[in-house]
Amino acid sequence: MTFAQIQLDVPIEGPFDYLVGAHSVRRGSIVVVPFRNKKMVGVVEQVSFTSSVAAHRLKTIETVFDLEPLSQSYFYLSQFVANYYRVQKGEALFLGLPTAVRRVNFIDQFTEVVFKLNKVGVQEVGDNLSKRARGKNRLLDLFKEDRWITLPEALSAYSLARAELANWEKRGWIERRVERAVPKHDPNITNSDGQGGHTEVVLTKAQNLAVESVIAKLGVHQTWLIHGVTGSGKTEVYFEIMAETLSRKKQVLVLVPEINLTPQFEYRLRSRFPHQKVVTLNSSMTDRERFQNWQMARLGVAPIVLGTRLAVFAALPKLGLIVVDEEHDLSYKQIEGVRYSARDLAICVASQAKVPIILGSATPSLETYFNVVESRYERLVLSERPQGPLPRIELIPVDRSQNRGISPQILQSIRSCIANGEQALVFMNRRGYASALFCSSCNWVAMCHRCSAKLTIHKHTHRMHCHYCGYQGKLPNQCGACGNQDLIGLGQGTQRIEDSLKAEFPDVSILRIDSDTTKRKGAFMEMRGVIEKSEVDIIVGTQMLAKGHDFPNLSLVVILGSDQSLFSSDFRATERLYQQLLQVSGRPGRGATEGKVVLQTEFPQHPVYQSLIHETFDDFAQKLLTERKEALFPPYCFQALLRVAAKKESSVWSFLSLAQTKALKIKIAELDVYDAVPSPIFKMAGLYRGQLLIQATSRSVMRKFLNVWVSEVNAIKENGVRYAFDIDPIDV
DNA sequence: AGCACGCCGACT
DNA sequence: GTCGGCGTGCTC
Repeated sequence: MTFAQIQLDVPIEGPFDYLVGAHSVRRGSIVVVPFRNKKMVGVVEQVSFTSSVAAHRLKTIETVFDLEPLSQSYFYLSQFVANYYRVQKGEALFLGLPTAVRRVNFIDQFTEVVFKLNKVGVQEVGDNLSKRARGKNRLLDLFKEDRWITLPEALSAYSLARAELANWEKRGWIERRVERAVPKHDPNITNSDGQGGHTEVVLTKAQNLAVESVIAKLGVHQTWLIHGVTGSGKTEVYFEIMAETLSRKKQVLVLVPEINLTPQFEYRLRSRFPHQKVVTLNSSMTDRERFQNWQMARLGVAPIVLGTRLAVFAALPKLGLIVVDEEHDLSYKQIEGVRYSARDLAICVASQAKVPIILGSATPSLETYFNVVESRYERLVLSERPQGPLPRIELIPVDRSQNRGISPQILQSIRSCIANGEQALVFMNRRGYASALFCSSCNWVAMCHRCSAKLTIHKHTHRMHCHYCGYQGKLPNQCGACGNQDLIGLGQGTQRIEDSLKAEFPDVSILRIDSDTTKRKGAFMEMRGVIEKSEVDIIVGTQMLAKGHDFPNLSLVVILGSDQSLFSSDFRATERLYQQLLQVSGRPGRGATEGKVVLQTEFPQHPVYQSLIHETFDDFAQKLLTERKEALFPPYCFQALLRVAAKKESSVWSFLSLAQTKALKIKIAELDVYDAVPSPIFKMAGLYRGQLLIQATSRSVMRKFLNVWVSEVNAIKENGVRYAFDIDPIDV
């Protein structure tokens, strides 16, 4: 008797034993099994000849997917995720699988219509074809092979096959059938879908040094930080190292943070490597596309795999190099479900595969910077900027009463920028029109009913939006408390900035780019094109524009509303603000024009702004590290957060207080258990949320603690409570 | 997690 | 009488 130990995507401890039956399975096979009263997809973890479960309780595997089994390195990564992020092994195993594979009806997703001539057809088609109709005759020849022909096959024989087949079908000469088959990948595929050839670029001395350093150690694991100021040509360095890796017949995994940046990076990659298959993995593609690309990545068919954080799970069999671009970017951290950091997992993958990993950034995260200081990572600095020095940020002081809009001095700068035929970019890190609707007589503020958050005013559509739960409602014309009709929109949003700029510059074309205007698929790409073609003069946008985009005609960047980050309770707020401002300051003056960056602030003396102007990144990072060391914050400690949510507020607190009591009983030195506190947005989408922070001086202390605590928390019985552990949280 | 089972309150 | 609330327990 053969048994299979199978992991399922459930948050309870697996594996579950099944009878193999007449199937042929091995470790890594993906199967469908009955579980409780429904069917589920499972991953075979082990095949054995004994089972500890009583025979009468065992069920039998229903189907086995026609798929190559998951690799050993995929199992390794899943095990790491389960251990480190404290989730069940089954959940971790399914985390990296494309949705197509997680469906019980897997095979039904791969249907193909196939055609065959019937007996009548075999005679009739030939008789009815003129010899001069070459295409149709090629099609007929194909059908004489007496097998089922797919539409793509028919089309490659004759480009108008679609119409001709319809014609044959109408006359009753042909049969059609729907065939189900998982697409197979030829391991020898060579695909040249690149556009244009690679134009030689001359590297700077620093670039060359970086390339040579990494290439010299291509066969060993090492984490490199390529710390290059914006515009110093980090990408060229990646490309040279990739070229060498590819020439050794190894695969390269490239991670990028934002979906918006993927197409741009993909284009550059394809142009640089026109004869290498570049495969992308991101969440915006269709299930089928993602499945096929995942297959090409994990079967070693695609030499280059480019993707967002989920691509880290692709388990490339011939991995030779990993590149994590913009490693400081927060979108590498998954903030729902299993809260993993793709950057950290990428390092885990690289170390397991014994290959180098390159983290690239102009503004490295403090964690990475610290690892450089501690000599765990090696830093390669690119400080030269071919197009001249980075523009200095100019502070424009305003007092509180003036800080309602854009200062006259900045308006003047915009005016002269446009007069020169150049573009201006205005950053405002808040979308909508105003951040709150306020009653001037009773101080009432419009709040979301489901969240403890103010509603944002979207004046153009006459609506109020909750940016946390997505609630939308009509804009009231009177106060919800006292009936007063004098309601004021407080605070600035991108829409309001757009409006005041329109009033100030009536004849100028203004484009607003935020998640409201780019919701439609492809909208962002179109807008980027419009900017590149200089069809707009002023661009108003949120931070989504700050990253990696090169606009050649952009000469002025205006930063508004950054002051609100200065007094955040989040200890990482200043690090982020500094990073964002430095990223933004790299935007203008990328083409021929010289760049200028102005920042409107009520607090020009604030240390963050002063550092930005008078110090280097290293000065700032060192200073931050000192502060963090004194306060014992990351990277000088390791954090774990227990996040709890429930409909009943009291459930949140009783769960957390039990969890805290249990934590305090675990006597482990060098570990701090904090008090339960409400989450920054206490109520969200109708759920009350609270959290409990644990801090440890080392990873091993944290690991020992969690080994005990997690199972104790899992044993807490409190109805209606959802909870999750967030290891290395980025928002505490 | 889901989902069935089961035990008490307000309706045709 | 029964529809449905959510507490409890189980999944190979």
